[in-house]
Amino acid sequence: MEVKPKQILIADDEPDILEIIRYNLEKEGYEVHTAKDGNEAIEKAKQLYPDLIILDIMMPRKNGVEVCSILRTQPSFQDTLIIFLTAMSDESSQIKGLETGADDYISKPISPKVLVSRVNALFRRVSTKEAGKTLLIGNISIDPVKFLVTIDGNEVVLAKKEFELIYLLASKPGRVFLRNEILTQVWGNEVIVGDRTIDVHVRKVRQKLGIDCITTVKGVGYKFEI
Amino acid sequence: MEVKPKQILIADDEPDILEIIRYNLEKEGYEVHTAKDGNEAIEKAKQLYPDLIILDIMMPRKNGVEVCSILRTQPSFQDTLIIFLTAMSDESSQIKGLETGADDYISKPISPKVLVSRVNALFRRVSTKEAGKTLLIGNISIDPVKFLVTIDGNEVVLAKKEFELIYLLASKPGRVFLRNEILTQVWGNEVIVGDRTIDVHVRKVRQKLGIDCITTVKGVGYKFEI
DNA sequence: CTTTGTGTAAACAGAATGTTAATATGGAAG
DNA sequence: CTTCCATATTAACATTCTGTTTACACAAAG
Repeated sequence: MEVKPKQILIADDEPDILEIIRYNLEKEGYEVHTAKDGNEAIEKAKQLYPDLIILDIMMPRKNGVEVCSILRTQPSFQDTLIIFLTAMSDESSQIKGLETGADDYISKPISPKVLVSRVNALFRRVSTKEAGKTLLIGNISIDPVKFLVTIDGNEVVLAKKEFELIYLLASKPGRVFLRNEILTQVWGNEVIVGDRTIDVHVRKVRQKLGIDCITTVKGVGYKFEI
Repeated sequence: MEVKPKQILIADDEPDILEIIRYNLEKEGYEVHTAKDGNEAIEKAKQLYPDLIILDIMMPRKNGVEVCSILRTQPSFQDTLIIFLTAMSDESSQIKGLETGADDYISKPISPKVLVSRVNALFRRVSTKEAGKTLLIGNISIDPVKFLVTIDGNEVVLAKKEFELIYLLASKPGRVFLRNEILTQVWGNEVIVGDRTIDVHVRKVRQKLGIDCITTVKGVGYKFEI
């Protein structure tokens, strides 16, 4: 499994800041997307499902705090990392932001060094616990290192996409993944594939695993469940 | 689960003001509806169940304060946000308005900037607390992340509309939801469905849950109650 | 005992997904 | 460079499930 670059969405109304951040993060190997106001941020977030979203607090068409609370209401963004950019160094707005569910805070003016190290730190923080580790759910193990699924000790060989699919679903057992979400996470956001592609892969996985651990939620998506 | 844009109803007798406000709020991504007097405001409110209602104080056929108190008597509008627009900057009318149950005040002449930021602030205030979280009422849990209803630990699988219905009702246990209200919240205000559609869904939910937690209030609507 | 509103069952249409087979693609082996 | 093979994708068709309506039963209110 090649390491896919982490996707970062930045929202700020100042193009200069956007470009500074983009430059520094791309240099670090991240894939960067941008939005210039709150609504665009929400729109792109739903289209990209990025790993991290950096939100300026002061933005037209919904400020950062608003965007954050809106996104946090959706299951799909419950675990997405969010950083606020703020010119206000005052405590109160920071507290408010953290209440809304931000994971970190960066004050303007931005030092590229600080930015990059904070971003790296955040990813490190989560990646240590949830990184490409073997998932163990019941009698099933899903090992991304060996690229192997094991059921009661019996190894099952999956193709790449099949594996990525089951790995995604099993990373949060029980949680429903929207079809869109699956598409961007497994297929990437620039690829356009037909409607039935997901189904076919789900079918193959179900077939190969032999057990019924992928549940369909009609009109919504799929979830992993033993 | 797509984010539905917030619905805002504006009532003012001056078409220019109506259009200024509409323009600015639509630019922010809200969905705007208008009324040109008090009675129309009430009528549209009952038809749309908007998230926010902006009322001019001085209007023909019931002024803003009257509209507000009338709406506030109904359970359905107990939690609807209401903002008054007023030319009178005198304290007394503001006090009267807040007593009547307005959530905020904006004085004319209107600055689009102030308007927008106040509206945003109001939504931010409420959206932080009422997120898409798991509802726990007695021995029942309703989890939108897993798309699952659990009774005493037993999982019950509901179809999409059924789930949305129970989630709405259970979001405010005890409170009666009018049939119209349920229609607009679950089915949307542009969809037209027959009279028995709600009943049938209620029936299916009751059947699947096995317990009697949806109470009929004849001639009014339904409520969630253990 | 009529009227009004709700409960219920069954039937239906259409949406959403499942399934299969055929085709494309891309990499590895020769 | 070609062939081969596994995987990925599409297309076409089957199937299942949901949502809605219809028709009628029932209950309560007047």
